[in-house]
Amino acid sequence: MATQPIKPPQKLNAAQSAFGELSPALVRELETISLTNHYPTGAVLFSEGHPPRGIYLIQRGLVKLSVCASDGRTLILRIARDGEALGAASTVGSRDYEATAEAQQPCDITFIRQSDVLRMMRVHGEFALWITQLLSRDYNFTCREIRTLMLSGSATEKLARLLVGWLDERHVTHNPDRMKVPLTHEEIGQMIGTSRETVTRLMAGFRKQRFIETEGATLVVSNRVALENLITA
Amino acid sequence: MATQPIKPPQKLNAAQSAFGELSPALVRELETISLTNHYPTGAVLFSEGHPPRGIYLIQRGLVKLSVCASDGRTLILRIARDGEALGAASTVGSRDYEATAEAQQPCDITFIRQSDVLRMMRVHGEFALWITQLLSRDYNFTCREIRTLMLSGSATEKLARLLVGWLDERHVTHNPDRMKVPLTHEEIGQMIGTSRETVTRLMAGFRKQRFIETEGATLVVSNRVALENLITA
DNA sequence: GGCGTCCAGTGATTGAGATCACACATAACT
DNA sequence: AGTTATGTGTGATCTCAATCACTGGACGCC
Repeated sequence: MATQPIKPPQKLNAAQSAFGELSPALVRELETISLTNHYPTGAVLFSEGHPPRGIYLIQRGLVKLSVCASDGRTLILRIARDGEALGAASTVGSRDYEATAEAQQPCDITFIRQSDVLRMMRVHGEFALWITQLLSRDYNFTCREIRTLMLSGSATEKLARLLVGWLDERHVTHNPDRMKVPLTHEEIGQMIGTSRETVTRLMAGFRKQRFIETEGATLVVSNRVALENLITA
Repeated sequence: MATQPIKPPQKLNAAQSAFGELSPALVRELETISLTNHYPTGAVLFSEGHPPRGIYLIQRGLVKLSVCASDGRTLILRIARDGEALGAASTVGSRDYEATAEAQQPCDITFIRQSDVLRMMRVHGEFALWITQLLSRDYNFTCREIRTLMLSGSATEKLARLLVGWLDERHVTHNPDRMKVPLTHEEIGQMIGTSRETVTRLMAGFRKQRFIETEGATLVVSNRVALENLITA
């Protein structure tokens, strides 16, 4: 909402961060073909198996990327955050979206149509390189994900990995060992490929061993080292 | 081998297929900075965790992509074939290689140094787009892989998926249901995340149920439909 | 030939985690 | 208040696949 009418520069900054350190001329051109929108929690940007419409750049908020099994079970690939590009692989390769993207929080997202993406890439090597670097980040995250998921023997290890990973990401906040976890046990289970009950049990175990504490929706990791020792066991 | 001395166009074709449908001028420039080599079975192109040197384009042969757990266990991400680019994500994003690439057969591989890749991408949008499309293929394959691995409940289902997937790829050959499987049970286990013994037992089970037959190193799928019914169970 | 090494096959045992079946806590709506 | 959802906490049971511990076959090599 425009509750601060004296701040158009703010908006400009946001737009600039959308396109990183690209040259000003290119940024201006991109602004004419891109469209920034607000999405409420739960809004679906695109769905698994649908033909690609374009690329989505997250300006603000968290977006859940998931795939569905035929039996209804769900696997959450990862939670993407601001600065990431979604749907790049499908858009560039003209392949159906491989995952479903759903706003996990209220989000600001910039959209660029497929035809524009391809045209701009062909014309501006700089833009093409930029897109490719975003895609490469995405790719690397996904590979990490697989390693974490597949190469951890026990569910305990997977959960420990997930929690420690979260700490590393969010250490931006004030206290390094506190974090808000906006996910249900069900969703955590979908991230590490276990059942909801197992997550509950593991969390209870961690709490009993004084590795973590919960204060409402806030998770406090009181013994990070112990969690790290569970990894690679 | 040059057993057919009257066919230099053949060699030219090979070089062209290396760079797809790129414009002739661009292909010529790429040829001056690329280096095509032969690798024997078992040769390692690059290793997980090493800094990126450049991009590898498979001209001929199969390359195994795998990641290693700290405890020594191995997960085979996939077997890449001709026409695929390896190390693109790491090269473009300047991130360590996420996997180890090893020749599964004698291979012909074209290499382009990282600095050249980045320079060419910046200058030629066409080249950048081409690289990105290769990366996008890679990305999509990898996503499929995760789905297959994680969203299949039983090991039986995963193996069935793998076998059917192989049939779809290799239907290029004469008989649609026959294929040479150049992998040991151990390796198959590493592909679907199960132990060697389980693979042996499952194969035995399939054979007992007359879903498949083995003639030496050749696998004959005698009842493809039955295998497909195991999927999504 | 004999000898190592790699690979496939099979049984017996075991355990981690899925699944089912609940009770209980919030929060949210009206 | 009450009344649905939606999420959490736990016990009892059962199943699939890992693991251990072998045997036997195939190939190469000295």
